[in-house]
Amino acid sequence: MPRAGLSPDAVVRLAVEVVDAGGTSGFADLTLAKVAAKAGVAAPSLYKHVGSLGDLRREVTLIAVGELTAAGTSATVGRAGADALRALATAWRGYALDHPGRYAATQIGPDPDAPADAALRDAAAESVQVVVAVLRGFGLPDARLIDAVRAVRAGVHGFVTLELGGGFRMREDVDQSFTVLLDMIVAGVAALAPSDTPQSVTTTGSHT
Amino acid sequence: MPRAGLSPDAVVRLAVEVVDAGGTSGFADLTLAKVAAKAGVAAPSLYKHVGSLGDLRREVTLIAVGELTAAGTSATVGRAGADALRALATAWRGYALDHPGRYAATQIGPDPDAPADAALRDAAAESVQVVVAVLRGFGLPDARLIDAVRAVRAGVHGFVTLELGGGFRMREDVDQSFTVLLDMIVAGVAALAPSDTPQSVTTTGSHT
DNA sequence: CCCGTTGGCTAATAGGCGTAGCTTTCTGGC
DNA sequence: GCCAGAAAGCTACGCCTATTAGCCAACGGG
Repeated sequence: MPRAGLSPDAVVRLAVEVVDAGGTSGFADLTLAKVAAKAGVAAPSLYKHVGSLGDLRREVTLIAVGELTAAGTSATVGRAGADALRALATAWRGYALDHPGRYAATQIGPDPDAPADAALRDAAAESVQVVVAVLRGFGLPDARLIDAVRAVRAGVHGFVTLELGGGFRMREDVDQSFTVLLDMIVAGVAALAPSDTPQSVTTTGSHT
Repeated sequence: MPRAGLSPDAVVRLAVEVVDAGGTSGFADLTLAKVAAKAGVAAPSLYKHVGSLGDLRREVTLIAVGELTAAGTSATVGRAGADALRALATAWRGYALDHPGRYAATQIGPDPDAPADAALRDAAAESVQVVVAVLRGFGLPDARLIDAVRAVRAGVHGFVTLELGGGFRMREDVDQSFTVLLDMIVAGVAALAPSDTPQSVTTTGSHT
């Protein structure tokens, strides 16, 4: 009969812990029963703090997207051009590898119409804006900017998704492959600039 | 009391129909109850033909991966170099857009240890071999080939995943963005070749 | 024609989400 | 200090999954 002292935020925090404990499939396996068990509470009690399992998932996604955005921004402060792009992508991948469950939560696309997803849409847009900001430093024409943003997102997200899903054998070479991918992306984005004036577009040359 | 005339294959076929009917989340929402309803049969009856829901999912994944491989191979017959690479990626994306549920099934990474996933592992490896075969035409050193394969897979898979998940606003420009991505990939792969002798590496020039 | 295999069935268990309604605890106003 | 009422637990329930057990009818080979 003593109170557990829960709150909406506390429940979400516990949900994040459950997600983290579940590895790559932690988000898919998130369940009210698990959160309740971790809180030391009966499952229906959670409804005093959370609207539904769907709401809870949304909250977790919101946190994850926010963290991903923060990781990207903090990695790119004081950098520009290819340097910033590399740092952004590396931070992105680092977050995914460090928090596979949360990163999986990130992949939930918000419903464009649902009002409940408004905050999620904003968070997602904000996250994309980090990429936009970095790519602005390349001096692309507007029509190319959106293509470049999509290419960067596709490349990094695809790589991380495949890596987390076990799509790559030979674990030891994955860092190297990511570097190559980054070189490709940097060169490709630079090539989209009109006169191709690459004052800050350098290559790592780390592979021979 | 009449028999429904089911068989393991028939059940899997129905499962694929259920997946197709569910759009992007068709695979995630695949349920024995739905398959049973479509078969006009009580849910437990399915166990006479299928080991479990997990087995059924595996079968669906196997079919989807096989179809993806087939789409890639048939799109690249008679082509080589950049031409083949573009055709492969386009076929890949086309399959995903035409069958979003099945493509989602594809994203399930087989357990490297589970014996039940052996066929899946083989199918996945075979699918990667298509990319390998196409990239061989670029004359890359062995050490670069694996990086190139990963970059191609990452770019295309990432793009398709984001597109299907609604990650791109402004639907009308998506084709254009994909073309730009392909240009980036083709150029990036070609740049990995040692002496950079790009006799077959051409650019579409479709964007200005 | 009959018997065994096979493919259906119903019943039942276990576990998930979510609702209803009760009870207890905390808190704020007097 | 007390006492209402709100807030936070609880149990019981309904409905949906998957899955197992055991029954019975239909089909096919001797």
